[in-house]
Amino acid sequence: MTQPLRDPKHLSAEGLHGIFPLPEGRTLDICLKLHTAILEHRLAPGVKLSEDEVGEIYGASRTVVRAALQALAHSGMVSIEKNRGAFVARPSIREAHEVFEARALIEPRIARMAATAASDADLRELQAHIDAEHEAVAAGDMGKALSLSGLFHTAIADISDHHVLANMVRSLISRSSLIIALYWKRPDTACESHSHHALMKAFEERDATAAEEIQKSHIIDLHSGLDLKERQEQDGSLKDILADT
Amino acid sequence: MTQPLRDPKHLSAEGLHGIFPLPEGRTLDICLKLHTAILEHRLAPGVKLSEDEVGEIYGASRTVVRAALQALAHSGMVSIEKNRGAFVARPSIREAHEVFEARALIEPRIARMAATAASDADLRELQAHIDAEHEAVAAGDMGKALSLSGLFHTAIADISDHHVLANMVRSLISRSSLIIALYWKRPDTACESHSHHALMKAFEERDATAAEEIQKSHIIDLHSGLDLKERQEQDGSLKDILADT
DNA sequence: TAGACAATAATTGTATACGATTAGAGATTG
DNA sequence: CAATCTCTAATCGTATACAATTATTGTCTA
Repeated sequence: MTQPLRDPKHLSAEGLHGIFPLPEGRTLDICLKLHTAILEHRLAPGVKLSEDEVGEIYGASRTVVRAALQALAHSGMVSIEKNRGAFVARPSIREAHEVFEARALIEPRIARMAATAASDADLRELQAHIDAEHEAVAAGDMGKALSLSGLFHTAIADISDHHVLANMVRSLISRSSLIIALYWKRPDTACESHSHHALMKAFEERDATAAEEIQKSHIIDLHSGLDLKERQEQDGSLKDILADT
Repeated sequence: MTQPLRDPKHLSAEGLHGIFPLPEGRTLDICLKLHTAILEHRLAPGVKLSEDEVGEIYGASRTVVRAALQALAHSGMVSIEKNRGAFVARPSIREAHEVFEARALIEPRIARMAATAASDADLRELQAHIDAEHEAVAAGDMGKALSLSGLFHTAIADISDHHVLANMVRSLISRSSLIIALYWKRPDTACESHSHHALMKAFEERDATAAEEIQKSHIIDLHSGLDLKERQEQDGSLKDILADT
């Protein structure tokens, strides 16, 4: 057997390392748990993250929870308001544009480098990623599928072996997850992984230029798949939810 | 009178805001103080930042100092080692390359946007920056001059009004300061601000393409001004310093 | 009944105390 | 004399307690 579908390393803590420059410990654990929960859309933007509550859930004191929340704030996934507490971030429409513009600038370059640097093992890893994503879709776990779709991009960043740019990409991908939760046009359609397959092909052929081009249009596609019209601050209040009952 | 040489806003906390997603308070103060101290090369790479010590200096408890150090760690200026403490970061040669590669990718784009977006007031601000830098050089305060030279780049990032990319640039500039402290070839020569003047000219003419080009070669120049040969980990030990005494 | 005000409850900001880990000096031994 | 070991002092990791701020509920009045 060829170790098919083994969990891509990016599901484990390993794949997230680098975003949080923290010594290993409980603080990092909590960061990672909250991070994946947000990536899988189990924590919606705007949700309050009370220190006591989080601490009780994970069996840690407020000290360590606070450090975790501040770390998440630095990567843009949590916003902390003075004397009010921490909330899952709600990226503005403007920030959404900026995030995808930044991705369109950085990720094609990353893809180019990755195409050159990718080993056969790396390619297997990427393929495992795609397979795992399909599997999640088949199982109906859209949250996980979306999360894996994003993690595919960070996997490429890791392969490029450019730590500085890779960390930027990681942060951008995480925020993209929140942006998608807020502004994605068609919640039903799976993130079309057609581009991911095309990227795989370019990687297999070690075609750096193709990889760069495909990645660029892929990001632009994603950007245009968002509904970023100015509308009146749907503040997620009860008004919308209970309007017609 | 024409308010000449008024302090550019980037000397104040305002200019650094955005890098540290912290609610205003003592934690932010300490972040900013340490940050400017590092930018002005008054804190050398590798220096230990003891929690007690820093706390005593700024009259704060360890709780708040810890938060500040962790924030600085997130922006890459401080490295925290488990059970050992916090130190001013010592970027590796590899990281030095990566930082300047990232700058060469992002900053030209930023310069292009800034050239389009710059108001007359922005241009005056930039000019004030250059003047202040000259002044610092004349006064022999090389630390401040170098710091201002970096802040000139963040000022451009602010003008571009692209918050996401601007924050990335800020982080890269901060790390560049450490890299320059470690690897700059000619410690005597002032950071040749010729390119800065050329940039100013492009901005005044609102020539986006020129600004982009100038910025790109400026960054490449800076990169090549570093001595990044692999040498045996000058660990700053006493052996080198006291070898022939 | 609607609006303003006041008291209470809940949550965060900060300080401090205690346990755990590490670094370094000094003693011990081959 | 050199290397190793042990012990002590200093520093970090974490928990908890208290102070300050905020949000909410309940009450009063026009």
